[in-house]
Amino acid sequence: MLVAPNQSEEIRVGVAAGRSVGPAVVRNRAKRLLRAAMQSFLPDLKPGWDLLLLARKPLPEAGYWKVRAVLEMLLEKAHLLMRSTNESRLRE
RNA sequence: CAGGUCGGUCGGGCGGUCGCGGCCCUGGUACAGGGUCGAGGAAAGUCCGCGCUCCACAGGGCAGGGUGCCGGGUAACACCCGGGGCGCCGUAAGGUGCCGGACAGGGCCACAGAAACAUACCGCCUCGGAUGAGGUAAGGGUGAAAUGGUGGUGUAAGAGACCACCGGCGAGCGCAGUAAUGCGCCGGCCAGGCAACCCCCACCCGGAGCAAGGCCAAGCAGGGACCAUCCCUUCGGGGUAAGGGCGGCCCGUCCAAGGGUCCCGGGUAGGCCGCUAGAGCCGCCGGGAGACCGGUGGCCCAGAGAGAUGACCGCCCAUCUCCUUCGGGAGUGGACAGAACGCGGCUUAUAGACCGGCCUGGGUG
RNA sequence: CGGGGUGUAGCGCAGCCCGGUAGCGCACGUGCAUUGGGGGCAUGUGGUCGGCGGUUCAAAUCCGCCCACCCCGA
Repeated sequence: MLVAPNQSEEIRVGVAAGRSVGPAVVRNRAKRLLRAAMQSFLPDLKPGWDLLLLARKPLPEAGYWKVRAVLEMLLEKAHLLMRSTNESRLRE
């Protein structure tokens, strides 16, 4: 994941998968997985940042929940999550 | 029941919730809502064969390439079906490989061996004192390959020289079969191998590919070379011709107007069509040994642009791993892969499941 | 999507058309020479010929099928 400030009140997320990930169908699936995982975090993110998610080779084998967990870890490391709402969601 | 073998089918199912792409409708336009459809048996490799489009109307010859037992199927094939011969594996069902021509010609056959396609090293026999000369191919030896095997007759020694049986060979005759071929008779002992080396024979193939090709819009700047004819004329005629269509060459043929061809330079990187209703799929009936063919009823089944078909939850089926008190329990959660003119094949990848035919072994009646 | 090419020693390449011996350069080992190094000379090591089948007595070479890499085409 690459992160950069964008001087606005919006969050923008890009997804990419290079040729090393696999053939076209596998690359598409990797991108869909990242988008789907990102979807669930969108309401809890701090505004004003651009994110770029890069798929690496073993990603399509991981499955949805694993990708989600790793993504959560990355977002926390970047201090982009708004704690309170996140915790409330976990309690649910 | 167990093991094997051949052929065929499927390759997750149901329900719910979020998504993605094409088309249609509505609002209305950088969007939203509704409806509907949305990967495969290999979509793959691009190894063959067709359709389609352009190149001239697809012509002739050469070169080049392909196929190669026989008959059939097909739009066509190197594919499929049925049959034949020879070899190998298997108890069997069955599997698997090969198949025009080596008296049309050329070439090659390393090493070894006397000799590799026409011969005689050792040996055997005869003549002879010996060198040697002649006869011979049974035995030895070399090799991937050296004039068939066994027994006999015969002989100086031997040999298909002759005889019996077997093996192979024959473009000889008869019968059966559409044919490959099979069976019988007869003949004579007949000289290797490689044509996935050139070649010969028969048959087939023009070249390119949807970035084919057609239409529209936008944009730009021109320059150079060659040909476009020239020559002779006794006015009948005769001679000469660049370039391109024609993506190997030749012939033949076409282009010739104020035009053609080539080179350099400049501009564009947009849209529409082609683009999916077809050698189509499913069912039934009929023909056929089968591949397949004919008839009939129903169905419409992705089509975009650097390119969409997935995720989550619950239940079920199958897989794999572990535990087991053999009842089951826990986890895992599916193989190979994925359209971009379209078809028919071949080849390659593929966890597993199901159905049917046949063979072998065991048990029971 | 279509068309074409290459694969041989650690590296770069011959050999393949026309079948029998796999060779060249660099690199590497040893020795000579030098006070020592480089260079030189001599000598040596090293290759499933991309993989699997087939033809042949015999395959890097001929014929199929796969694999990997590279190039070209509006």
